[in-house]
This record gives sequence, C-alpha cells and structure tokens, in this order.
Amino acid sequence: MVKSQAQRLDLIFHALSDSTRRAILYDVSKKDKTVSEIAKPYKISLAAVSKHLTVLEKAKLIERKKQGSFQIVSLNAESLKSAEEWILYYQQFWGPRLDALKDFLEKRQK
Amino acid sequence: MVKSQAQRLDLIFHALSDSTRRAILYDVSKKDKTVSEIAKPYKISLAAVSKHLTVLEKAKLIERKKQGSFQIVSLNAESLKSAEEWILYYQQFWGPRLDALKDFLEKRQK
DNA sequence: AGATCATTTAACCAAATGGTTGACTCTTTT
DNA sequence: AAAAGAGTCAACCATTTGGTTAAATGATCT
Repeated sequence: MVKSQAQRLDLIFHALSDSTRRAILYDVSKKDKTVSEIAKPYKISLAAVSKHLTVLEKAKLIERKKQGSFQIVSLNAESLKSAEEWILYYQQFWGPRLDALKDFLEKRQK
Repeated sequence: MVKSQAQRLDLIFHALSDSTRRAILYDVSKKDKTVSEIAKPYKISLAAVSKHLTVLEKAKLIERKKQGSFQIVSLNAESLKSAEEWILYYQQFWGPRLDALKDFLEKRQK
C-alpha cells in the first residue's frame, strides 16, 4: 500500500522519538555495521535492537543488505531529508533565514 | 526535574510524530488561536485536542497564555530549532552542504 | 445567584510500544 | 553431520497512546 507523505512523516518522527534509535542512527552514520555490532554498546537484548531496526527501516532511515549469514546496516538519509524539509518551513520563526544562502548556493552551482 | 537533551528530543520528536499535532502546529504558526478555534477543523473531541496541546506544550512546541476564560495558544519555535539542529548533522549525507552558505551569511552580516 | 461558555480532568477502552525469554531459521565452521 | 553464530519471530508483559464521554472548574454574561 502506498503511504501518504503525512504517514511517512509519522513513521519518521516516531522512529526519531527514541534515544536508542537516534543513537543507532548515529552509529551507522559513522560506519556500516552488522546487527550484532550495533547491539554491542546497548544493554538491551539483541531482539530489542532488531525491533528498533525494524522501526528505523519502516521509516526508511536505514537499509539492510544481506551478506551471507549476517547483515550490513547502513544509513539512508533520504527520510531525514524529508523531516528536515518539514521543519524548514518553521525556520522563519527563529531566523536567521537561510533563503539567501540557498539562492547563493544555487547560483554558485551554475 | 531537569531533563536531558535526549529526553527533550524524545518529547519533541514524539510530539511531531502525529499528523494532527503537526497540523495544529501549522495552524498556530499562521495565527495565535484559542483551544476551541484550534479544535474546530478536526473531527475529534475538544478533550482530545486538549490532550494534543498538552503533548505539544511538554515538548515546548507551543505556549499557552491564559486570557480570562479562554487561552491563547502560540507557536514556540525554540524546540523545532533543537530538532532541526539534531538533524543538521545528517545533512552531510544528502548534500548539497549548507556550510558554504553559512559562511556566506556570516560574512555578509559583518 | 444562576446560566453559559471555555477548557481540563477523570475514568475508561483498544491498540501500539518497548522490553523480555525461548524457539526457530539460515549460514558458516569444525 | 553436528555445533556455533547471526538474526528473526512468537508469545508474553507493563506502560503509553489516542480516543471517547461525563463530570468538574473557572470566568463571563444576564
């Protein structure tokens, strides 16, 4: 089933609302890791970590590639970009505005 | 009790993980509103809206000012800024980088 | 004072969450 | 073929969530 943008944001923000999951995201942003490697620093069970990974995967914040008997977990920044874009609208309420910066960047790339 | 930054981010991202609450945020970003005004467009009960406001308030995403028998609800962008700052680290993974833009802005402000 | 409006609180409910342990499925090693 | 390693799935549990309706609170109007 196709998900609406709202539903996708629900999944993304929900995934980010747990500090263990945010920590896992940070871990895999540094280096691709297997599930066991990810689990090592945490006191919770491997099964619990596996559940967290499922939440992150449904939000498309990570990707898993099977590689023999283990898996490689890597960051998928796409969804974070979506979250950032949602928040972007509200930047006008805390300024400084980055609009000028974007124009600048866009022009520079030509 | 004092909350850690992690706990604060938990509250913020959790608050953002519900599309009704995101819609409410957008509503009050346009214009300060009373609770009843906020509730009007939604099919859920006033009590349910009141609960959503409590969640948003605990995340410091809104502020409520008592004004006689009603309340004025307004956006508090501070927490959104925190969320944005958390995400900012991950911008390096989707580029274009905004670093250059920041330098540009900073220099321009001198 | 009594009625009414704005909002919260209380009690309740079904579903989801984050954790556990133990069994199960693959894959690799011995 | 059997054992060990990597990870998931199932069943369970306590807590939280998002909703309801009804009662309670507090301010304003008549």
